[in-house]
Amino acid sequence: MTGDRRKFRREGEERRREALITAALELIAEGGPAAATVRAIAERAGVTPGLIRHYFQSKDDLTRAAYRALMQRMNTDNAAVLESAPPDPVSRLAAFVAAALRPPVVDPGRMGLWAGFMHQVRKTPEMAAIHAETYLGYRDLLEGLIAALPLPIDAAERRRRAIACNGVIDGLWLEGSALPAAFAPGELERIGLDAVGAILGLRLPSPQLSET
Amino acid sequence: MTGDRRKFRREGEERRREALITAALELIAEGGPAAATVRAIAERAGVTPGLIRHYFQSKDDLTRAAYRALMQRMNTDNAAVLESAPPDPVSRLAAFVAAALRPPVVDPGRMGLWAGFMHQVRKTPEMAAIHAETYLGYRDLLEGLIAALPLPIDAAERRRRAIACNGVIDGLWLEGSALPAAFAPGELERIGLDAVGAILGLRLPSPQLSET
DNA sequence: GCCTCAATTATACACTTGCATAATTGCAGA
DNA sequence: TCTGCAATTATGCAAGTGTATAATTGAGGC
Repeated sequence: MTGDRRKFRREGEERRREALITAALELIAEGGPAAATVRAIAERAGVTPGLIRHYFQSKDDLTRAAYRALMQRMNTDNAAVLESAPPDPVSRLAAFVAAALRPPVVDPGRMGLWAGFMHQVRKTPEMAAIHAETYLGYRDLLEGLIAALPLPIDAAERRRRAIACNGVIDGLWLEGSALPAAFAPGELERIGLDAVGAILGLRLPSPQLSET
Repeated sequence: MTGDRRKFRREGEERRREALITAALELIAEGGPAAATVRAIAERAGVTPGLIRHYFQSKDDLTRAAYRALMQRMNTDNAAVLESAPPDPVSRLAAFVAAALRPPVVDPGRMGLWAGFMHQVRKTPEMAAIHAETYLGYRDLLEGLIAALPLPIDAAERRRRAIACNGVIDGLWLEGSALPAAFAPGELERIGLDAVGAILGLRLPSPQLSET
Protein backbone atom coordinates (compact mmCIF):
# COMPACT_ATOMS: atom_id res chain seq x y z
CA MET A 1 0.00 0.00 0.00
CA THR A 2 2.89 2.36 0.65
CA GLY A 3 3.61 3.25 -2.95
CA ASP A 4 5.36 6.35 -1.79
CA ARG A 5 8.75 5.31 -2.98
CA ARG A 6 10.13 7.80 -5.42
CA LYS A 7 9.88 7.01 -9.11
CA PHE A 8 13.06 7.34 -11.14
CA ARG A 9 14.55 6.83 -14.56
CA ARG A 10 17.80 5.12 -15.30
CA GLU A 11 20.28 7.32 -17.07
CA GLY A 12 23.60 6.81 -18.78
CA GLU A 13 26.59 7.16 -16.54
CA GLU A 14 27.95 10.10 -18.49
CA ARG A 15 24.75 12.10 -18.27
CA ARG A 16 24.38 11.56 -14.57
CA ARG A 17 27.94 12.51 -13.81
CA GLU A 18 27.56 15.63 -15.88
CA ALA A 19 24.29 16.56 -14.21
CA LEU A 20 25.82 16.19 -10.78
CA ILE A 21 28.85 18.23 -11.74
CA THR A 22 26.71 20.97 -13.24
CA ALA A 23 24.53 21.08 -10.14
CA ALA A 24 27.60 21.39 -7.93
CA LEU A 25 29.03 24.21 -10.02
CA GLU A 26 25.76 26.11 -10.02
CA LEU A 27 25.42 25.86 -6.28
CA ILE A 28 28.97 27.00 -5.62
CA ALA A 29 28.51 29.92 -8.00
CA GLU A 30 25.30 30.96 -6.28
CA GLY A 31 25.98 30.37 -2.64
CA GLY A 32 29.64 29.58 -2.23
CA PRO A 33 31.22 26.23 -1.40
CA ALA A 34 29.19 25.90 1.77
CA ALA A 35 25.97 25.76 -0.24
CA ALA A 36 27.12 22.78 -2.26
CA THR A 37 26.19 20.07 0.22
CA VAL A 38 25.65 16.52 -0.89
CA ARG A 39 21.92 16.90 -0.33
CA ALA A 40 21.62 20.20 -2.19
CA ILE A 41 23.60 18.90 -5.14
CA ALA A 42 21.44 15.79 -5.36
CA GLU A 43 18.23 17.78 -5.16
CA ARG A 44 19.28 20.15 -7.91
CA ALA A 45 20.31 17.25 -10.10
CA GLY A 46 16.90 15.68 -9.50
CA VAL A 47 18.35 12.72 -7.70
CA THR A 48 18.76 11.23 -4.24
CA PRO A 49 21.88 11.95 -2.15
CA GLY A 50 22.98 8.36 -2.09
CA LEU A 51 23.46 8.34 -5.83
CA ILE A 52 26.36 10.73 -5.59
CA ARG A 53 28.37 8.06 -3.88
CA HIS A 54 27.51 5.67 -6.65
CA TYR A 55 29.21 7.86 -9.23
CA PHE A 56 31.90 9.48 -7.10
CA GLN A 57 34.07 7.94 -4.45
CA SER A 58 33.51 10.86 -2.12
CA LYS A 59 32.32 14.42 -2.10
CA ASP A 60 35.90 15.55 -2.55
CA ASP A 61 36.06 13.39 -5.62
CA LEU A 62 33.01 15.13 -7.03
CA THR A 63 34.54 18.49 -6.19
CA ARG A 64 37.73 17.66 -8.04
CA ALA A 65 35.77 16.45 -11.03
CA ALA A 66 33.74 19.66 -11.02
CA TYR A 67 36.85 21.81 -10.95
CA ARG A 68 38.36 19.84 -13.80
CA ALA A 69 35.18 20.23 -15.83
CA LEU A 70 35.01 23.94 -15.14
CA MET A 71 38.55 24.48 -16.30
CA GLN A 72 37.99 22.42 -19.43
CA ARG A 73 34.91 24.45 -20.29
CA MET A 74 36.79 27.69 -19.88
CA ASN A 75 39.60 26.45 -22.09
CA THR A 76 37.10 25.44 -24.72
CA ASP A 77 35.44 28.83 -24.59
CA ASN A 78 38.74 30.60 -25.05
CA ALA A 79 39.66 28.49 -28.02
CA ALA A 80 36.23 29.06 -29.54
CA VAL A 81 36.80 32.81 -29.57
CA LEU A 82 39.80 32.34 -31.81
CA GLU A 83 37.91 30.01 -34.15
CA SER A 84 35.58 32.78 -35.27
CA ALA A 85 38.15 35.58 -35.28
CA PRO A 86 39.54 37.41 -38.31
CA PRO A 87 42.82 36.03 -39.67
CA ASP A 88 45.13 38.97 -39.07
CA PRO A 89 47.19 38.85 -35.86
CA VAL A 90 46.09 42.20 -34.47
CA SER A 91 42.40 41.41 -34.83
CA ARG A 92 42.89 38.00 -33.29
CA LEU A 93 44.60 39.43 -30.24
CA ALA A 94 41.93 42.12 -29.92
CA ALA A 95 39.16 39.56 -30.13
CA PHE A 96 40.83 37.44 -27.49
CA VAL A 97 41.26 40.31 -25.07
CA ALA A 98 37.80 41.75 -25.60
CA ALA A 99 36.09 38.41 -25.11
CA ALA A 100 37.66 38.02 -21.69
CA LEU A 101 36.39 41.41 -20.56
CA ARG A 102 32.70 41.18 -21.31
CA PRO A 103 29.89 38.85 -20.31
CA PRO A 104 29.56 35.97 -20.01
CA VAL A 105 33.21 35.77 -18.96
CA VAL A 106 32.91 38.85 -16.79
CA ASP A 107 30.27 37.62 -14.38
CA PRO A 108 29.85 37.64 -10.60
CA GLY A 109 28.80 34.02 -10.55
CA ARG A 110 31.83 32.85 -12.45
CA MET A 111 34.06 34.80 -10.15
CA GLY A 112 32.33 33.31 -7.13
CA LEU A 113 33.02 29.92 -8.59
CA TRP A 114 36.65 30.76 -9.12
CA ALA A 115 37.05 32.13 -5.60
CA GLY A 116 35.21 29.20 -4.12
CA PHE A 117 37.70 26.74 -5.52
CA MET A 118 40.73 28.83 -4.72
CA HIS A 119 41.28 27.41 -1.28
CA GLN A 120 41.15 23.80 -2.36
CA VAL A 121 43.44 24.66 -5.25
CA ARG A 122 46.01 25.81 -2.73
CA LYS A 123 45.91 22.67 -0.69
CA THR A 124 45.03 19.75 -2.94
CA PRO A 125 48.01 18.89 -5.16
CA GLU A 126 45.83 17.48 -7.90
CA MET A 127 43.78 20.64 -8.09
CA ALA A 128 46.89 22.76 -7.95
CA ALA A 129 48.18 20.91 -10.97
CA ILE A 130 44.97 21.53 -12.87
CA HIS A 131 45.14 25.19 -12.00
CA ALA A 132 48.75 25.59 -13.06
CA GLU A 133 48.12 23.79 -16.31
CA THR A 134 45.11 25.94 -17.14
CA TYR A 135 46.78 29.20 -16.23
CA LEU A 136 49.93 28.44 -18.16
CA GLY A 137 47.87 27.22 -21.09
CA TYR A 138 45.99 30.49 -21.22
CA ARG A 139 49.19 32.45 -20.99
CA ASP A 140 50.83 30.39 -23.72
CA LEU A 141 47.85 31.02 -25.94
CA LEU A 142 48.23 34.73 -25.34
CA GLU A 143 51.97 34.56 -25.92
CA GLY A 144 51.31 32.77 -29.21
CA LEU A 145 49.03 35.58 -30.32
CA ILE A 146 51.71 38.09 -29.40
CA ALA A 147 54.36 36.11 -31.25
CA ALA A 148 52.30 36.42 -34.42
CA LEU A 149 52.63 40.19 -34.26
CA PRO A 150 55.50 41.98 -36.00
CA LEU A 151 57.30 43.07 -32.85
CA PRO A 152 61.07 43.52 -32.48
CA ILE A 153 61.40 41.69 -29.16
CA ASP A 154 63.17 38.53 -28.12
CA ALA A 155 61.61 35.50 -26.48
CA ALA A 156 62.37 36.53 -22.90
CA GLU A 157 60.87 39.95 -23.39
CA ARG A 158 57.86 38.41 -25.11
CA ARG A 159 57.30 36.19 -22.11
CA ARG A 160 57.33 39.17 -19.76
CA ARG A 161 54.91 41.09 -21.93
CA ALA A 162 52.60 38.11 -22.09
CA ILE A 163 52.62 37.88 -18.30
CA ALA A 164 51.82 41.57 -18.08
CA CYS A 165 48.99 41.34 -20.60
CA ASN A 166 47.62 38.32 -18.83
CA GLY A 167 47.78 40.34 -15.63
CA VAL A 168 45.74 43.22 -17.01
CA ILE A 169 43.15 40.85 -18.37
CA ASP A 170 42.85 38.95 -15.12
CA GLY A 171 42.81 42.05 -12.99
CA LEU A 172 40.17 43.82 -15.04
CA TRP A 173 38.11 40.66 -15.21
CA LEU A 174 38.25 40.39 -11.47
CA GLU A 175 37.28 43.97 -10.81
CA GLY A 176 34.52 43.96 -13.36
CA SER A 177 33.09 40.79 -11.92
CA ALA A 178 33.41 41.82 -8.29
CA LEU A 179 32.04 45.33 -8.78
CA PRO A 180 29.88 45.35 -11.90
CA ALA A 181 28.21 48.63 -11.03
CA ALA A 182 31.53 50.48 -11.09
CA PHE A 183 31.96 50.22 -14.85
CA ALA A 184 29.90 51.31 -17.83
CA PRO A 185 29.08 48.66 -20.43
CA GLY A 186 31.98 48.26 -22.80
CA GLU A 187 34.25 50.31 -20.60
CA LEU A 188 36.37 47.40 -19.38
CA GLU A 189 36.85 46.15 -22.91
CA ARG A 190 38.10 49.48 -24.09
CA ILE A 191 40.41 49.96 -21.12
CA GLY A 192 41.79 46.45 -21.54
CA LEU A 193 42.44 46.84 -25.26
CA ASP A 194 44.21 50.15 -24.71
CA ALA A 195 46.29 48.75 -21.89
CA VAL A 196 47.36 45.64 -23.78
CA GLY A 197 48.10 47.85 -26.75
CA ALA A 198 50.25 50.13 -24.63
CA ILE A 199 52.18 47.22 -23.16
CA LEU A 200 52.88 45.84 -26.63
CA GLY A 201 53.42 49.21 -28.30
CA LEU A 202 50.56 49.08 -30.80
CA ARG A 203 46.95 50.10 -31.18
CA LEU A 204 44.22 47.50 -30.73
CA PRO A 205 40.96 48.42 -32.43
CA SER A 206 37.72 47.42 -30.76
CA PRO A 207 36.63 44.25 -32.55
CA GLN A 208 33.14 44.15 -33.98
CA LEU A 209 31.03 41.48 -32.39
CA SER A 210 31.04 38.41 -34.54
CA GLU A 211 27.62 37.25 -35.65
CA THR A 212 27.61 33.51 -35.61
CA MET B 1 37.27 18.59 44.86
CA THR B 2 36.83 18.72 41.15
CA GLY B 3 39.26 21.53 40.47
CA ASP B 4 39.30 20.67 36.80
CA ARG B 5 37.57 23.80 35.70
CA ARG B 6 39.75 25.79 33.40
CA LYS B 7 41.68 28.74 34.78
CA PHE B 8 41.35 32.00 32.91
CA ARG B 9 42.33 35.65 32.96
CA ARG B 10 39.99 38.55 32.46
CA GLU B 11 41.01 40.72 29.52
CA GLY B 12 39.96 44.06 28.17
CA GLU B 13 37.18 43.94 25.64
CA GLU B 14 39.32 45.41 22.90
CA ARG B 15 42.08 42.85 23.28
CA ARG B 16 39.71 39.91 23.28
CA ARG B 17 37.85 41.10 20.23
CA GLU B 18 41.12 41.62 18.43
CA ALA B 19 42.42 38.20 19.43
CA LEU B 20 39.27 36.53 18.17
CA ILE B 21 39.37 38.44 14.90
CA THR B 22 43.02 37.60 14.36
CA ALA B 23 42.37 33.95 15.08
CA ALA B 24 39.53 33.89 12.57
CA LEU B 25 41.65 35.53 9.87
CA GLU B 26 44.52 33.14 10.42
CA LEU B 27 42.26 30.13 10.17
CA ILE B 28 40.57 31.33 7.01
CA ALA B 29 43.94 32.07 5.45
CA GLU B 30 45.26 28.63 6.31
CA GLY B 31 42.30 26.37 5.71
CA GLY B 32 39.61 28.37 4.01
CA PRO B 33 36.32 29.57 5.48
CA ALA B 34 35.30 26.05 6.43
CA ALA B 35 38.21 25.80 8.85
CA ALA B 36 37.13 28.86 10.79
CA THR B 37 34.57 27.18 13.03
CA VAL B 38 33.52 28.73 16.29
CA ARG B 39 35.40 26.06 18.19
CA ALA B 40 38.59 26.40 16.15
CA ILE B 41 38.59 30.16 16.47
CA ALA B 42 38.12 29.96 20.21
CA GLU B 43 40.88 27.42 20.62
CA ARG B 44 43.36 29.49 18.64
CA ALA B 45 42.47 32.57 20.63
CA GLY B 46 43.07 30.58 23.82
CA VAL B 47 39.48 30.83 24.88
CA THR B 48 36.29 28.82 25.17
CA PRO B 49 33.71 28.78 22.36
CA GLY B 50 31.01 30.37 24.43
CA LEU B 51 33.01 33.54 24.79
CA ILE B 52 32.64 34.35 21.16
CA ARG B 53 28.97 34.90 21.66
CA HIS B 54 29.76 37.22 24.51
CA TYR B 55 31.67 39.58 22.25
CA PHE B 56 29.84 39.02 18.98
CA GLN B 57 26.15 38.61 18.34
CA SER B 58 26.71 35.68 16.02
CA LYS B 59 29.41 34.04 14.00
CA ASP B 60 28.38 36.11 11.01
CA ASP B 61 28.90 39.17 13.13
CA LEU B 62 32.43 38.05 13.90
CA THR B 63 33.01 37.32 10.24
CA ARG B 64 31.94 40.80 9.23
CA ALA B 65 34.14 42.33 11.90
CA ALA B 66 37.07 40.27 10.67
CA TYR B 67 36.58 41.39 7.09
CA ARG B 68 36.37 45.00 8.17
CA ALA B 69 39.57 44.64 10.18
CA LEU B 70 41.37 42.95 7.30
CA MET B 71 40.47 45.73 4.91
CA GLN B 72 41.51 48.39 7.37
CA ARG B 73 44.88 46.73 7.86
CA MET B 74 45.45 46.55 4.14
CA ASN B 75 44.60 50.22 3.73
CA THR B 76 46.99 51.09 6.51
CA ASP B 77 49.76 49.07 4.89
CA ASN B 78 49.27 50.82 1.56
CA ALA B 79 49.38 54.23 3.15
CA ALA B 80 52.52 53.26 5.08
CA VAL B 81 54.35 52.53 1.84
CA LEU B 82 53.87 56.11 0.74
CA GLU B 83 54.98 57.49 4.08
CA SER B 84 58.49 56.22 3.59
CA ALA B 85 58.74 56.89 -0.14
CA PRO B 86 60.92 59.48 -1.89
CA PRO B 87 59.20 62.79 -2.60
CA ASP B 88 59.25 62.81 -6.39
CA PRO B 89 56.06 61.58 -8.12
CA VAL B 90 57.73 58.93 -10.25
CA SER B 91 59.49 57.31 -7.32
CA ARG B 92 56.34 57.39 -5.26
CA LEU B 93 54.35 55.62 -7.93
CA ALA B 94 57.12 53.09 -8.42
CA ALA B 95 57.30 52.39 -4.70
CA PHE B 96 53.55 51.92 -4.56
CA VAL B 97 53.48 49.50 -7.47
CA ALA B 98 56.49 47.51 -6.35
CA ALA B 99 55.21 47.10 -2.81
CA ALA B 100 52.03 45.48 -4.08
CA LEU B 101 53.99 42.94 -6.10
CA ARG B 102 56.33 41.46 -3.53
CA PRO B 103 55.88 39.74 -0.19
CA PRO B 104 54.24 40.16 2.18
CA VAL B 105 51.50 41.48 -0.08
CA VAL B 106 52.07 38.77 -2.64
CA ASP B 107 51.32 35.76 -0.49
CA PRO B 108 49.24 32.61 -0.88
CA GLY B 109 47.71 33.00 2.55
CA ARG B 110 46.57 36.53 1.90
CA MET B 111 45.05 35.47 -1.38
CA GLY B 112 43.28 32.60 0.33
CA LEU B 113 41.88 35.07 2.77
CA TRP B 114 40.71 37.34 0.01
CA ALA B 115 39.10 34.49 -1.91
CA GLY B 116 37.51 33.10 1.20
CA PHE B 117 35.62 36.30 1.81
CA MET B 118 34.65 36.80 -1.81
CA HIS B 119 31.43 34.88 -1.63
CA GLN B 120 30.10 36.68 1.42
CA VAL B 121 31.10 39.96 -0.17
CA ARG B 122 28.84 39.16 -3.05
CA LYS B 123 25.82 38.42 -0.92
CA THR B 124 26.02 40.49 2.24
CA PRO B 125 25.27 44.15 1.46
CA GLU B 126 27.34 45.42 4.36
CA MET B 127 30.38 43.49 3.23
CA ALA B 128 29.82 44.55 -0.35
CA ALA B 129 29.93 48.15 0.80
CA ILE B 130 33.20 47.60 2.62
CA HIS B 131 34.66 45.97 -0.45
CA ALA B 132 33.57 48.73 -2.80
CA GLU B 133 34.89 51.39 -0.47
CA THR B 134 38.27 49.70 -0.13
CA TYR B 135 38.68 49.00 -3.82
CA LEU B 136 37.73 52.51 -4.85
CA GLY B 137 39.94 53.95 -2.12
CA TYR B 138 42.91 52.04 -3.45
CA ARG B 139 42.17 53.13 -6.97
CA ASP B 140 41.77 56.75 -5.93
CA LEU B 141 45.12 56.58 -4.20
CA LEU B 142 46.64 55.27 -7.40
CA GLU B 143 44.89 57.91 -9.47
CA GLY B 144 46.25 60.56 -7.13
CA LEU B 145 49.78 59.32 -7.69
CA ILE B 146 49.19 59.43 -11.42
CA ALA B 147 47.76 62.91 -11.22
CA ALA B 148 51.00 64.09 -9.65
CA LEU B 149 52.90 63.06 -12.77
CA PRO B 150 53.45 65.53 -15.61
CA LEU B 151 51.16 63.84 -18.11
CA PRO B 152 49.16 65.57 -20.85
CA ILE B 153 45.87 63.75 -20.23
CA ASP B 154 42.46 64.87 -19.05
CA ALA B 155 40.56 63.57 -16.04
CA ALA B 156 38.53 60.95 -17.91
CA GLU B 157 41.61 59.50 -19.54
CA ARG B 158 43.43 59.56 -16.23
CA ARG B 159 40.61 57.56 -14.66
CA ARG B 160 40.85 54.93 -17.38
CA ARG B 161 44.59 54.63 -17.01
CA ALA B 162 44.22 54.31 -13.25
CA ILE B 163 41.76 51.48 -13.74
CA ALA B 164 44.16 49.78 -16.12
CA CYS B 165 47.12 50.18 -13.77
CA ASN B 166 45.05 48.89 -10.91
CA GLY B 167 44.15 45.95 -13.11
CA VAL B 168 47.77 45.02 -13.84
CA ILE B 169 48.65 45.27 -10.19
CA ASP B 170 45.71 43.13 -9.11
CA GLY B 171 46.21 40.58 -11.84
CA LEU B 172 49.92 40.15 -11.22
CA TRP B 173 49.34 40.01 -7.48
CA LEU B 174 46.79 37.30 -8.03
CA GLU B 175 48.96 35.21 -10.28
CA GLY B 176 52.02 35.59 -8.13
CA SER B 177 50.08 34.57 -5.07
CA ALA B 178 48.30 31.66 -6.69
CA LEU B 179 51.33 30.26 -8.46
CA PRO B 180 54.42 31.43 -6.63
CA ALA B 181 56.67 28.87 -8.26
CA ALA B 182 55.97 30.28 -11.71
CA PHE B 183 57.90 33.50 -11.13
CA ALA B 184 61.47 34.29 -10.19
CA PRO B 185 62.02 36.58 -7.20
CA GLY B 186 61.65 40.18 -8.26
CA GLU B 187 60.23 39.21 -11.62
CA LEU B 188 56.68 40.30 -10.88
CA GLU B 189 57.89 43.65 -9.61
CA ARG B 190 59.86 44.30 -12.74
CA ILE B 191 57.03 43.22 -15.03
CA GLY B 192 54.53 45.33 -13.12
CA LEU B 193 56.70 48.44 -13.17
CA ASP B 194 57.30 48.09 -16.90
CA ALA B 195 53.61 47.52 -17.60
CA VAL B 196 52.41 50.47 -15.55
CA GLY B 197 55.10 52.55 -17.18
CA ALA B 198 53.94 51.49 -20.63
CA ILE B 199 50.33 52.30 -19.81
CA LEU B 200 51.30 55.77 -18.59
CA GLY B 201 53.97 56.39 -21.23
CA LEU B 202 56.97 56.69 -18.94
CA ARG B 203 59.76 54.64 -17.41
CA LEU B 204 59.47 53.47 -13.83
CA PRO B 205 62.82 52.64 -12.24
CA SER B 206 62.98 49.79 -9.76
CA PRO B 207 62.85 51.44 -6.35
CA GLN B 208 65.58 50.55 -3.85
CA LEU B 209 64.20 48.84 -0.79
CA SER B 210 63.79 51.38 1.96
CA GLU B 211 65.58 50.45 5.18
CA THR B 212 63.35 51.48 8.02
C1' DG C 1 6.25 -12.52 -19.76
C1' DC C 2 9.97 -13.13 -16.79
C1' DC C 3 14.75 -12.65 -14.88
C1' DT C 4 18.59 -10.45 -13.72
C1' DC C 5 21.43 -6.94 -12.34
C1' DA C 6 22.92 -2.52 -12.03
C1' DA C 7 20.90 2.06 -11.09
C1' DT C 8 18.44 4.25 -7.72
C1' DT C 9 16.16 5.13 -3.35
C1' DA C 10 15.61 4.74 1.73
C1' DT C 11 17.32 4.61 6.20
C1' DA C 12 20.51 5.03 9.75
C1' DC C 13 24.75 6.59 12.06
C1' DA C 14 28.52 9.14 13.93
C1' DC C 15 30.19 13.52 13.86
C1' DT C 16 30.32 18.57 13.54
C1' DT C 17 28.26 22.99 13.60
C1' DG C 18 26.28 27.31 15.71
C1' DC C 19 23.82 28.62 19.55
C1' DA C 20 21.38 28.97 24.15
C1' DT C 21 21.69 28.71 28.98
C1' DA C 22 23.32 27.77 33.51
C1' DA C 23 27.20 27.40 36.52
C1' DT C 24 31.62 29.32 37.96
C1' DT C 25 35.31 32.57 39.02
C1' DG C 26 38.62 36.39 38.48
C1' DC C 27 39.07 40.80 40.12
C1' DA C 28 38.03 45.70 41.38
C1' DG C 29 36.21 48.37 45.05
C1' DA C 30 34.56 48.76 49.89
C1' DT D 1 38.80 40.33 53.79
C1' DC D 2 34.64 40.27 51.76
C1' DT D 3 31.13 41.22 48.23
C1' DG D 4 29.19 41.83 43.74
C1' DC D 5 29.28 41.70 39.08
C1' DA D 6 30.78 40.91 34.64
C1' DA D 7 33.94 37.85 32.13
C1' DT D 8 34.54 33.24 31.36
C1' DT D 9 33.67 28.30 31.30
C1' DA D 10 30.74 24.07 31.07
C1' DT D 11 27.04 21.61 29.32
C1' DG D 12 23.45 20.49 26.34
C1' DC D 13 20.72 20.66 22.10
C1' DA D 14 18.64 20.71 17.54
C1' DA D 15 19.97 20.90 12.94
C1' DG D 16 22.93 19.69 9.29
C1' DT D 17 27.07 17.16 7.39
C1' DG D 18 29.26 13.14 4.75
C1' DT D 19 29.00 8.33 4.48
C1' DA D 20 27.80 3.31 4.87
C1' DT D 21 24.50 -0.18 3.93
C1' DA D 22 20.28 -2.46 2.85
C1' DA D 23 16.07 -2.44 0.28
C1' DT D 24 13.76 -1.45 -4.13
C1' DT D 25 12.93 -1.03 -9.03
C1' DG D 26 13.61 0.23 -13.98
C1' DA D 27 14.80 -1.77 -18.18
C1' DG D 28 17.26 -4.71 -21.51
C1' DG D 29 17.94 -9.72 -22.96
C1' DC D 30 15.89 -14.12 -23.30
